[in-house]
Amino acid sequence: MQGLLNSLRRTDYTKNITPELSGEDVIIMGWVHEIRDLGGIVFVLVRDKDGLIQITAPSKKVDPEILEEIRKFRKESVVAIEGTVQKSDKAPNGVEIIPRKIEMLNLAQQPLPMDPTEKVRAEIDTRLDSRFLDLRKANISSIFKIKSQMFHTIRDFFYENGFVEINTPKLVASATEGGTELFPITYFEKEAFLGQSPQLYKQIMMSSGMDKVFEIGQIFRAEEHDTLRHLNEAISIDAEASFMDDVDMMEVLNNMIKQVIIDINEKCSDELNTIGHEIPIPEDPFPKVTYDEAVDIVNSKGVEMEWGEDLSRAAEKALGDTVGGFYFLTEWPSAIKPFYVMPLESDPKKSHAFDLMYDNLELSSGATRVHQYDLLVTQIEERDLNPGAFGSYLKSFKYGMPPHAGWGVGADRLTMVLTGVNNIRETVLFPRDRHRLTP
RNA sequence: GCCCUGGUGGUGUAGGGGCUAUCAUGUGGGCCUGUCGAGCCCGCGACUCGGGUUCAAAUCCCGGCCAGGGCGCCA
Repeated sequence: MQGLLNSLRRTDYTKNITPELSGEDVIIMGWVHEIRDLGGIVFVLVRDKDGLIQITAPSKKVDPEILEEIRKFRKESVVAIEGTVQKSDKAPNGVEIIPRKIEMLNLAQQPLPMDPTEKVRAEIDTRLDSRFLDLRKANISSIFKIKSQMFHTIRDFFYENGFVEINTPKLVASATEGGTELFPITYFEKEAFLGQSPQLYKQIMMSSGMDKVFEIGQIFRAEEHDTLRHLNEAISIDAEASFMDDVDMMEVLNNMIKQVIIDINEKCSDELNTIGHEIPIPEDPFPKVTYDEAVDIVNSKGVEMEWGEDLSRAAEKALGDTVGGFYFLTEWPSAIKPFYVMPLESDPKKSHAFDLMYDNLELSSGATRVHQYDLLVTQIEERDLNPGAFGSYLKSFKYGMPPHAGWGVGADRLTMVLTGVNNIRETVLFPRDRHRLTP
């Protein structure tokens, strides 16, 4: 039986074709990047996943049919080219291919909706409308190769540290957790919502005896925000561990972030180079700044902030300018944190909650959780929520819930830090924001 | 959601009551044997939508939609 490509198979990626292969026969497959027809000689640049190679067709050396085929090329068409590698000082990277056989696999229509060679820069909106073309640019695909390595390292890190990977439902029954707006959906005859966070599920898992769990998954928030750092669908990296507290989990988070940066420097140096970004390996431990200290810093910078308030954008910027890099904000006021956060024994107005910041960007929130049933019910009531709506969650606290702590990291925001982009949409293949639902 | 700014060929732009609507890139055709942002010649292609003002609107006014920036919201 023969497949669509018959016997035609790629022998090499363009990146691996070096002058040392001179004289060898190769088959490459990819996209027509540029065509320069000089009449008696035609140059074509063919691009594949991470490189470019020049195809050189001099009329005296190649079959006239080959030249005829090449003249039918249009930019971004998909082609297969069989030919001989030739070392040449005049070719880019000192190497080119003299074609012997050409297969047009798919002709691209013209004009293109945007220019992947970036002679004319497109705006992000135009780029997202044609994201598949946008991703053909090395500087854009590099962001996602770095993001992929980030997830790879994070999974390795969790597995090496004894965490079990879990998946919790994204279709949830109620909006009772409070806080953010949820997307309502129709679930047969019932009303349901898209999950805003795996928080309650990963806590229930602490009562399962699995000890340490993590989840990497989508979260949905129906807020009408319109900023460079918010999306309505995001990826959250969530971790929860029993018999650990906020201090332990800050250390886990610190170690994980550091390992991600080490690995990306080591394994994604080409991609970092392509996007022109450097991420120095941070010194640890990351500094810890208490909320009390943060209020003083913010006020000393001329930004008004009362104790008990959440950070305004101006406050975040003041802190970022003063502290900078990765740092933890600790001992948040209990009142502005969720019901499941453990208050300080010495001063219940403050809590065992922390945020991880990078400059002025919040990357993560975490805390020691309340594991005592009665205290949890009290804190739910204090926030004017109905404990009755938390039945299946609260149940797991009645029959042996261990002390535990955890955090959630915004994966797309972490990617922003790793790649140095200033718009979170750059870090998501197909972002969902206030206005965009396609592609 | 609020404030500010904007929306002109496929893309990125100039212009700002009466113009044949600028330029680049692209695209179609032609010339050219070492291009590499190739070059040269010829052609193609646009004023966000709906109202209003005016003899006349791409241009001014109002509204919608969309975008950029800032803020808010974001347990």
